[in-house]
Amino acid sequence: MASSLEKAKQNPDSMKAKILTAARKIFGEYGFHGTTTRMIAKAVDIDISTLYYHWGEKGDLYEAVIMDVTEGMRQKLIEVEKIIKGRPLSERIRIALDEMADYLFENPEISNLTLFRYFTKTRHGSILDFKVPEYISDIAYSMGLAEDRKNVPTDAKMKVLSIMNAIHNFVSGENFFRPMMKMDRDEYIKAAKDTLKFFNLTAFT
Amino acid sequence: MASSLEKAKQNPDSMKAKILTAARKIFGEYGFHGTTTRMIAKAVDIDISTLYYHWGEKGDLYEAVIMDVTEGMRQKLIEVEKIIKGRPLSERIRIALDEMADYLFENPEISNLTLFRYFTKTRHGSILDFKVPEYISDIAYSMGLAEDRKNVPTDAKMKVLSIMNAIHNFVSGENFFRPMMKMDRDEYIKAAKDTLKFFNLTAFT
DNA sequence: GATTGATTCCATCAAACGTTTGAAACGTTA
DNA sequence: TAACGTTTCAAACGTTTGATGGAATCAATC
Repeated sequence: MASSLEKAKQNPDSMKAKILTAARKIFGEYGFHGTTTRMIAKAVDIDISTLYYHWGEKGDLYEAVIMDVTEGMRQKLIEVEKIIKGRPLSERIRIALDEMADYLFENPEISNLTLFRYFTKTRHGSILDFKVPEYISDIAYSMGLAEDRKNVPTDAKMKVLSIMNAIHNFVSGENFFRPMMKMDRDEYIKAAKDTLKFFNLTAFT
Repeated sequence: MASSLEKAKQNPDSMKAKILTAARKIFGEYGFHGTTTRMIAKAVDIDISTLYYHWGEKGDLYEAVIMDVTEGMRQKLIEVEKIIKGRPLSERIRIALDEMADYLFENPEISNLTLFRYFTKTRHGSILDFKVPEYISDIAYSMGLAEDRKNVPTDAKMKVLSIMNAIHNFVSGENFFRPMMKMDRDEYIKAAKDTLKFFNLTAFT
């Protein structure tokens, strides 16, 4: 399964990769039940059976999308950790928030899919409850909330969870919140970042 | 539509009210597309057509549920505002967070439906994007973030949005976060409240 | 006890759904 | 050029979905 995903991503022009990209976007917009296999096929401009040939059932494709998204987040977090290493705490927070917000605003499906996964139950009680974000502990450690990377206190995890969710909320809720604030996109992103910094900088420094 | 909802709620034993209650719970668990009219009918132990007789199409029932939930939130917020009136800010925040968290942990469908509405697109491009929470401004005013209830600065609205979403996240995400924290329900609720206070008390006092 | 209006269920519909089958078209190797 | 695995598609499968029409039931009124 994992190797199948990697193979697909090796060549982004391959049909399997194109389907994955489209599926990621559409699942991110409409959720699992809101997405039909035909919607994905249409986006890639292929027949449905082609989709099924490459990925098998809908649930498997969704699973692959989740893994793809999770992996992307993991990579981004490693990247951010490299940038902030050694800097003072307030600067670390500021940069990390900016970087993560930019990344997620550019890839809003990530936030959508993450939140969807948190909150949605699936009818078929299937196995979509895998892969709990293990990077929560890493972030806590990198923020200086724990001395041991392998042994992070729960209150620290709760704080990290809260921060991550706050970013996701602003990203995923853009279509809902922005009109109500009467802002354009750039204004909204800036306002979101400022709000995030307001809570986190005062809380941690 | 509104009067129809009120009538239904007047007598909680009426079929219309029973359907609404069940629908609220199930829509809250599975989302709009994840819920079938048959699931709701089965929960009330009635035939499908009885459901359609009382509420008409699925979208109308969903709309009624959203209005019901929104109205409940509005009432709770009025109640909370009465309790905290006149007290010092830090106490106001503490009480308001406790009250809202308790209310939402008791009625998690509210959080689920609220977040669902923020993030989900509907296939049929229908009209589920009504009723933006107007109480955001009221909360901001009640928190002392604005002098004029009718003219609340956007950064204050963003802060309120952030707080409300943070509560919703902990409530809706319980099934996902709690196992990963290895807490029982009461521990988790306490941890969630503490985390909320950690961010908000330091930020506003 | 017949009449009426509101309510409930049974049976059913067409459309949309996830999924599969079988056969073409393709480029590659023998 | 023949044989091969890979990729694509048209067509269809059985099921589930949202929704309806009509007959049966019930409660109140006359």
